[in-house]
Amino acid sequence: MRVPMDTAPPPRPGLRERKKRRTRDALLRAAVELFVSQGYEHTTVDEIAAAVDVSQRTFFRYFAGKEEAALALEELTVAHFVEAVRARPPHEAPMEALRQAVLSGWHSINEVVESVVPVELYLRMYRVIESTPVLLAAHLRRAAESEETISRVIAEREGLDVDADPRPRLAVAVFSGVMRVTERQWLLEEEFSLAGIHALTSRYLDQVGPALLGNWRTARRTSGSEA
Amino acid sequence: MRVPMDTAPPPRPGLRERKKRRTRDALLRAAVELFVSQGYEHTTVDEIAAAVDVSQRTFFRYFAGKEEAALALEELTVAHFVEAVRARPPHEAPMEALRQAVLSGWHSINEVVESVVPVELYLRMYRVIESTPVLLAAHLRRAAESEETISRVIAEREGLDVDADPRPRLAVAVFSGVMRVTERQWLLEEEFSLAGIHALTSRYLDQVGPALLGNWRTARRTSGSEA
DNA sequence: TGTCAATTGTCAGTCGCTGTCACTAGCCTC
DNA sequence: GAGGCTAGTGACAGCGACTGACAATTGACA
Repeated sequence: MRVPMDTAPPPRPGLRERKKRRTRDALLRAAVELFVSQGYEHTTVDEIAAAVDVSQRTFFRYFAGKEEAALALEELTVAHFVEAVRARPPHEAPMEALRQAVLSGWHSINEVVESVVPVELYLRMYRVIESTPVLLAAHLRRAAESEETISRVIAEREGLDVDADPRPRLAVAVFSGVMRVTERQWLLEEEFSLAGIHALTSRYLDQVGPALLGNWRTARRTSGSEA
Repeated sequence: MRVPMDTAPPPRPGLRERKKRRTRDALLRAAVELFVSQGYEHTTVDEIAAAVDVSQRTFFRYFAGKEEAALALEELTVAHFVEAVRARPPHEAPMEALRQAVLSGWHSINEVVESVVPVELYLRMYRVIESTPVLLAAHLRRAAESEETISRVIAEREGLDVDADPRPRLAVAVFSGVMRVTERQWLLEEEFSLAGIHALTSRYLDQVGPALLGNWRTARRTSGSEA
């Protein structure tokens, strides 16, 4: 409202703002480093605060809880992915748009994350999340929330009312289910890389059709290992 | 080992056992009643313990945490459902077996639950879970765990290795995704009943196919409301 | 430079949860 | 059926996550 006719580039944020951002980044980085190195449960909020040399109270002013600090990186990823869905050309069918969005999302994930912590750390954090019950739970809940967001995006693309037509939510639920299986399998790999998730994603999505069909036996050729 | 050749019917459990069971049931019932009436967050463990007139310490000897007490009923349901899947005739295709299992599972849910708390309370508790972030998170994590269990059951039915063939996990993930959407929609209904979930389940499962297909527009007839 | 408001530290307190220890009460054997 | 064994419990102390309140500090802006 201050500068009506201007696409005003962000001026300088002011010292206060910069300081705040630095504190938050430092807290987040310290938290993730501690979580990755000694585990989530064995890291106290006091430790994190001490590592950045602020009071425990300050930590809670930046993060709603320990949990939020642990999932902050992932939140970036999710937002990035939702944007990717929005960016898909309108002519793509829903499932195809979702598929392309994840694939392109993983490509550009580097830039999103690297500004806060090294990607290396980001990937390690994923394992901490998967192996820590409370974090996994919180992770799944957030995933459920983004499913709702994405459902609305899809519905809008198709010109439908999410509450009248179940297909947007169903499609997204199915897609998310597959992505979770993919993600989980990916984390099991020894040296898991961004290239790995890419390949797995495509492969698993291609298997959804066969998985839904009736007769699995006849569809198999050698019944040997294929993973 | 005491009675080698006997399918020995459970003798009497002994006074100690009976007392234990009564304490647990009382705690569970009190917990659920309090959660439903005043909310999960606003109920302290001390309150629950006081309602049954035991020490707080005793509560934690029966339940790993407040959360476990809140989800204990649901655990019954899940176990019941897993059994229902196991009980399906082997000739049914995976998705069909899952579908029939839920439907038949809902039919017999009454007996499973009623022995602990009135079904009425059980249904209300579902809403508490859905509307309480930490509970919803824990709920989803448990759901993820049972997905793994069910995947193994399905794989076994089909004579496959879960780790070699992704289809069991994919099919279950897809199915679970649909069930979650169903469950969520069901809880939104004003007067939600067991009959309601039954109808919704069938309807949504039938919509999975259409939801996965490419062109949603052409498949629609009037684009009017259909929910 | 002085006022205003945002940020922070300190302190006290609640709640979930755990370890410890002594005590009571079923249970089992002789 | 008396005595010992052990499971179940209560009482207490303590930790860690989190919150509210208030005072002290510090950037912002006139």
